[in-house]
Amino acid sequence: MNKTSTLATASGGAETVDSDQIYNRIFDAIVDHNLAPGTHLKEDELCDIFGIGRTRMRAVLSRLAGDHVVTLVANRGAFVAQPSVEEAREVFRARRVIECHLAARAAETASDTIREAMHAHLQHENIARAAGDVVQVIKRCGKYHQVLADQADSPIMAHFVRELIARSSLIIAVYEAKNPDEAELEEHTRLTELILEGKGGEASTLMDSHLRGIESRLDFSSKEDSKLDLRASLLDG
Amino acid sequence: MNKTSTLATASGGAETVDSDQIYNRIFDAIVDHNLAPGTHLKEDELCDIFGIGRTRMRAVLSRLAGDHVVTLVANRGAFVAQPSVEEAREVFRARRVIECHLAARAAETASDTIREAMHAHLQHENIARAAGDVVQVIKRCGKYHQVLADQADSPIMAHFVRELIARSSLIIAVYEAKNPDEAELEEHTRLTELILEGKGGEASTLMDSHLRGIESRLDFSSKEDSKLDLRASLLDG
DNA sequence: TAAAATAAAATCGTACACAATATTTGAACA
DNA sequence: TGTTCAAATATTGTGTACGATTTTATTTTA
Repeated sequence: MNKTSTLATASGGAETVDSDQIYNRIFDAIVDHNLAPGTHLKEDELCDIFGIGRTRMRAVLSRLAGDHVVTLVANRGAFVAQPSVEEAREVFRARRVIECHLAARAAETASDTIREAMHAHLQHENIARAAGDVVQVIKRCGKYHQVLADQADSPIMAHFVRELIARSSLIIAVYEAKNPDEAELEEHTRLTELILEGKGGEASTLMDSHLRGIESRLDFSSKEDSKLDLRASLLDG
Repeated sequence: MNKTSTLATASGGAETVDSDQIYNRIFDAIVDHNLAPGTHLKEDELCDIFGIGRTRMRAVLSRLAGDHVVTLVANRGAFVAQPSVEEAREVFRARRVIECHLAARAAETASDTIREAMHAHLQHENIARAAGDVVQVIKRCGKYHQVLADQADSPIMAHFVRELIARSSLIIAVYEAKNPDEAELEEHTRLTELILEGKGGEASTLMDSHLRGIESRLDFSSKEDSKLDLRASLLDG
């Protein structure tokens, strides 16, 4: 029963709540853009939602802060991170270094396991696309990079990539100017082919340009602060 | 006064104790081999030593666990990590990818700032060597990699490297078979030259072989477990 | 004596109380 | 109306208490 606690729920039964689950819920909510950058994550509020004490919620928030998806401000609490422009560039630089290597490495291996995992994911992407669910398509495109990283048999670097992808998601939430076009989404298919054909060098090159493409869609022309965003939002609404 | 608390000390005055300082103390103690892998870090004991409550000490230990230098075991507490063989290979693989890139990048920049930082550190290494302080020499050689990473103007990757170096230190504590020879220590000097001469490719290559050299000094021929180490220690003593 | 069962001590997991700090409210005043 | 200050409220920071679990010590039993 470690990391869990029991409590009575509305459904009447006793239920165990796992800290890891709560961590993942919040992490996913941030990555999936269900929690906007800058959102104040109040401890009491979250405790009510998940039915745990402040001690454990605090541990979860610290862990999220360690992932750099949450920022802890002294005496003010936890906020969904708002990456700076410098941080954004750095994140993509790191992604290029690590993910290009992992793409090449995956190509060197090119096992059946990889083939299966990649095809399964691409199918997943295509289902969402066929259904015309734009939000799901974008979510799953983000996940492609994680699936690829997980297949490169380098858990430590895959873990780094996980954090970098999450931070990228925040960067996109803050700075994205335009949606990806059809061609960019096709790159995942092409990249998968190269990897499965064992063409490591080409896969690495494509990964590099793919990541640069994502970065180039961002608009860093600072609108000063989120204050202007607020004004824009209010005028539009 | 955030993250700090006041308490009366033996010296009579009130003193502020910073959580970050405590974190760094323990981190450094582990990296410097003052705390052996597997050591049980008991909360109460540490609380007494540093004069803080269990809540804050727990947060520090969680942070160290996030760095993978400490392992948290449910209901048993925190232990200095004992990297597995697979983890060891993974750590060095990741180091090669990231540090080779950073070496090349530092060479591309090759600014005066870099020149100064690197020379200052090498001098530091040499002072220890001249004094015949073997322990200090090895510590400072470990630090060379951090100094280099910090000069490559990529804070995120430098942060990754910091964790990887710390884990390497634990790996060395567990698996090192023989001390580095003079030639290996000289590689830092050579690497510095290549970087300052702007020879990124060569610097990257040397970094790769340098890291492979360190890894090759390790002995992974598993002596089953630390039980045998214990027996050996007791028979020797 | 050795193994098993039991009791005692040590240690961790979590909630909570209270202190410290930040934010909001609202009254007083120009 | 707008500004300043103070009280009230909200929120985070940290120590501590108590229950749960593990480890160690002791006793029992074959």
